[in-house]
Amino acid sequence: MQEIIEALHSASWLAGHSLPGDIDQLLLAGLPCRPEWVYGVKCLDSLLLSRMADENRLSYGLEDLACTLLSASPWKGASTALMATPGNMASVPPEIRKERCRLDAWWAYKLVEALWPTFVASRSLVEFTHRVAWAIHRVCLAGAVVDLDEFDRMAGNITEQVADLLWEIHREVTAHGFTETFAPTNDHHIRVYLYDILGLVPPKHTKTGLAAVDKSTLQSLSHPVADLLVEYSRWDKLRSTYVDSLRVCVSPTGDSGSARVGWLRWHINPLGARTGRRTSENPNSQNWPESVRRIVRSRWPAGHIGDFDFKALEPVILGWVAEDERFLSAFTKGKGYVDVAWWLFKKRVEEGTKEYKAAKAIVLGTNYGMGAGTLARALGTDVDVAARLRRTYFGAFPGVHAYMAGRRAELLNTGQVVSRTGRVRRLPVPDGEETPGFKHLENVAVNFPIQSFAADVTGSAVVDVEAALLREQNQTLTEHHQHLARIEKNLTNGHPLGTVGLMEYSLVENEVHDSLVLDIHSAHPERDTELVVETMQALPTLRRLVPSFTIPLRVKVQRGTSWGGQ
DNA sequence: ACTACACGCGCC
DNA sequence: AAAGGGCGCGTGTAGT
Repeated sequence: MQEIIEALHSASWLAGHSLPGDIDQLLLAGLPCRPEWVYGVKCLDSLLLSRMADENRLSYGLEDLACTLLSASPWKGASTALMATPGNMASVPPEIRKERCRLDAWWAYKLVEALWPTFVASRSLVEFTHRVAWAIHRVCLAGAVVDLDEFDRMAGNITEQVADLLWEIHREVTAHGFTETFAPTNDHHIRVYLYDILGLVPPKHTKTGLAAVDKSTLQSLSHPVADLLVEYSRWDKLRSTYVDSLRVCVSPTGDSGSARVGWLRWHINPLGARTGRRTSENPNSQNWPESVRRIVRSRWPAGHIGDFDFKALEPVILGWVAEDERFLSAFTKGKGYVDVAWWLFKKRVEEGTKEYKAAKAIVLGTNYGMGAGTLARALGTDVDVAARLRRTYFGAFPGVHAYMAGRRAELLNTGQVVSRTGRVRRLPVPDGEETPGFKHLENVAVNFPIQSFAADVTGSAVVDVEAALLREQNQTLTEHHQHLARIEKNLTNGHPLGTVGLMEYSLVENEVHDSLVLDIHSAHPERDTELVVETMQALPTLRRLVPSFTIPLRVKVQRGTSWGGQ
């Protein structure tokens, strides 16, 4: 029991992941769905099923806990026995499925009720987290429509690059006596060719004593084939990830207007990251290059995709949290990195110049705990130049420096850090500075409150923008959710886009850390764009949760016929 | 055959 | 001694 309580406590920063599938089932079945059930399911799932705090990866099932702590009788056995394959509910009769969902929700709620005081620091934070998780779930249901012609163009470009490079590599290696079919991704082939056949001297070796063929080694060889191999691996990674793997995620759903389209459902874990950021998988849409983003088009023939970015979100938050007035106003009122560059070099610089890039590298780098050595490499300067720049930076922005020292002290004194919304990241340091990996923990301690609060800013934006758009349409959240669940079900079952009864208003269709992606209906593109920007700046939910957060935010809009396009 | 890990690399 | 925060995922290698 004590162990469980400790695990719950360790995970208190999460407090809000979800089991939305159960709730969708209840909604689709038209069953009454009491908010506290939702609430209970979400709390418990966060605590039991998602990633636990760093040091405590315990995994207890909901049923185990309910039976152990509340003397519940096991209820999952009957439905589990009817599953054709583990975890697949398809073969379980609907009535049994519904009853299981109902009991999941009920016991989750009872557990939360019983355990509440032991692990929840702030009820309002948990409620906020739930609202974000639910809005994110609706983003998953919304998914995205893919322009299949654009997909083919993107795939064709990448495939062509890979084929060209492969041809060049084969020409080179066969000319120099490599007899097998050379596979550029096979480390052994690379070793044989470069070190045995060509007789190049391996600059270093791997842990197991083999000649190194990693990227930095290949680059240091300054050999044309080594360069080709580096280039090949870059394009081949793009091909395997964004052509082959992505293709199987897209389900074709017939035409939309004149376009061949497909359908992508997102799978977003509302608290997948230790910081409170969301994560995305199958596919991971958070790491798409611009060329891949272009495949996303509106679900309405004349609609637009809007990308709404918070400008310099993490620096703004750093300035606010660190109470560094000069740093803060550089990013809220001034010209951001241009202003920072002025304080570093006493010189007005243009965006894109060497000094501008240096300022940006220093701001981002120090926030991530970058040392002088790495900074020097990033800037292409000597270590002592980089070290001097760091000192100048800390001298110009004393609040930032004090903030970093403060997180180090907090880490040493409490073994955790806390964000301004009250999220906790436990970072035990039993041996103080001597704890193995302390430098890393220190970097985490500095970064967590910033990245975590940024995730709450964007989370609030998702919730608030959704609410604002629905208010404009006189839609309730429940109607909207039911509608989305129905559409998603039909699209998943392969019905054409034109037959699933799309809603006729703009909606949030993705979130990437500091930006929202909206599918903008053609009825009111300007009105909706303005509404989204205003709402992202107003951020009513987060500002109510954290009244001291009065800092203005800037939003950059890019709207076009595709994601990231014009 | 399977899992675990390290690596590289896409994004913020 | 030096160390870049947070992810997902494809690949190859090492170990079982």
